[in-house]
Amino acid sequence: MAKFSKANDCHACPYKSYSLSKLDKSDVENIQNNCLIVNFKRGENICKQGTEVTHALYLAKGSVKIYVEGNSKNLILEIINVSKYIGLQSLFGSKYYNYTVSALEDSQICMINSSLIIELAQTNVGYLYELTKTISESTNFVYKKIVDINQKQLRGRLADALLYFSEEFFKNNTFELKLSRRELAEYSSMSMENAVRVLNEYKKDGIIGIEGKTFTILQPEILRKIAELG
Amino acid sequence: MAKFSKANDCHACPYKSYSLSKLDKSDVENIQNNCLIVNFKRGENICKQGTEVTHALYLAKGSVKIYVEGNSKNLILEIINVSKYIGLQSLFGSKYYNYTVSALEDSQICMINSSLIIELAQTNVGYLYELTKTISESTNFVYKKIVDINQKQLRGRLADALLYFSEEFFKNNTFELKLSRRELAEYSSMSMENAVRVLNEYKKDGIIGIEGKTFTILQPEILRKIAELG
DNA sequence: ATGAATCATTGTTATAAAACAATTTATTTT
DNA sequence: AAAATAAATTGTTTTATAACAATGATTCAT
Repeated sequence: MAKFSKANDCHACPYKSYSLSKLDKSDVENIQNNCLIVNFKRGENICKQGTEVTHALYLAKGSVKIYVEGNSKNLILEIINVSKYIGLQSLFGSKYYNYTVSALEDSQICMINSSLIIELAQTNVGYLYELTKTISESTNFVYKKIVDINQKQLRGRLADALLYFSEEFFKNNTFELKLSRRELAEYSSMSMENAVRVLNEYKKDGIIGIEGKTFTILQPEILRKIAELG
Repeated sequence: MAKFSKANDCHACPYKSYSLSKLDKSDVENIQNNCLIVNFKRGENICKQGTEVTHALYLAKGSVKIYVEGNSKNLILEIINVSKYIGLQSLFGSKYYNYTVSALEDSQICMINSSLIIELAQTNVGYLYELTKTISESTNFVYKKIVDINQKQLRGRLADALLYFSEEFFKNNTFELKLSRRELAEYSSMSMENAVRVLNEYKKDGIIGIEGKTFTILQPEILRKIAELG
């Protein structure tokens, strides 16, 4: 299992959440004293669909995938990078996780007792407001996702994914994706074989460049057209 | 366009939101004075995907559908009944609606300036906490939805929908659905023809009874098995 | 270092579900 | 009440995409 340690100085942490600035010094110390920093290797589960929600999860280092497990196939809903809470809606809306989170690379998670976060949220409106904004954004993200995978077919979905990574996630035409082909397929809701096929189609057509896990968007306008038309 | 009137006594309203109990009397009066009650007929749009979020929407009477519009087909995400806020995540997470809401029957919506609700949320932690719970529940609902429509096929999806209506929404074996066949199809993410086909299949097999828009779940265990197996 | 295991790739086949078509039944509208 | 429009139904065809299969390339563990 993963190595863990106690938090020592949240205030000085370069990866700390902006929401902490809305709390009193003593509240931050309270979080610090009730925070466990846990290290996860690529592939390890951080929380598991169906289990009880006991901690707030804050991603301090690395990146993770949030996915829902079906009978046979998974669907990756969101990739998350450093300095973000993961799945806050589970703290306020339900007793059990309805998704699994696992590490895409070696990652560090701050685990804080959920009861403490709820208590702080119920007494610090500025703090809760920040958390609520995060939850709302994540809800909006899933709404977009549900449209993409429902209304578009293969090529459009994959184009959507590539554009999202380049324009919103990495904000760069060239990016090194932490996902395997199977994971990229699970992100775009298709079989791994078809993900590979369409990727190589785009490569052959000079729309993207592929070098292992490094992708380059060569013709974003064409990709955008494909994404629009579905 | 829809008829509208001013709110006159939110405090005495039998359909009022529980969250109002977390506000001071003066704040409730403030809402009341800034609240427009608008009547919508079946089919009328209450808010439209792509437009700016200017009001909080509270469903005081009737029922509505929340759906996302694609190029050719729509997907209904959620059906909402009286005494609930609609799409709160849009107040805190984004400037534009990423879904459309329209009335399933003649309905009454309280429209409150979004800036007022945000102001109250930023100063009343108990109130915001209630709103946050609602947003979180709706996020969890969409998570479940995205799994259903992704992992299951026709029969499983429709079984899911029927079970949800009978067990969670109407809490009754017999219920009169406000949805047309096309809308039921859009709720279960399939073509209208296939929705009809599968419904009649279930009827022929004695799993459900259909009388126009009135459905009766005759063999919930079998339906549940179908929903589980996909 | 070497075998095991997973990943990536390409071609082929099978199938679930949409699209199309045509008819019947309800609902509006004038 | 009649005409017009939309909804529901059933059968047939087409198609997008998963599933299967077979091979080569990487990565991983011992």
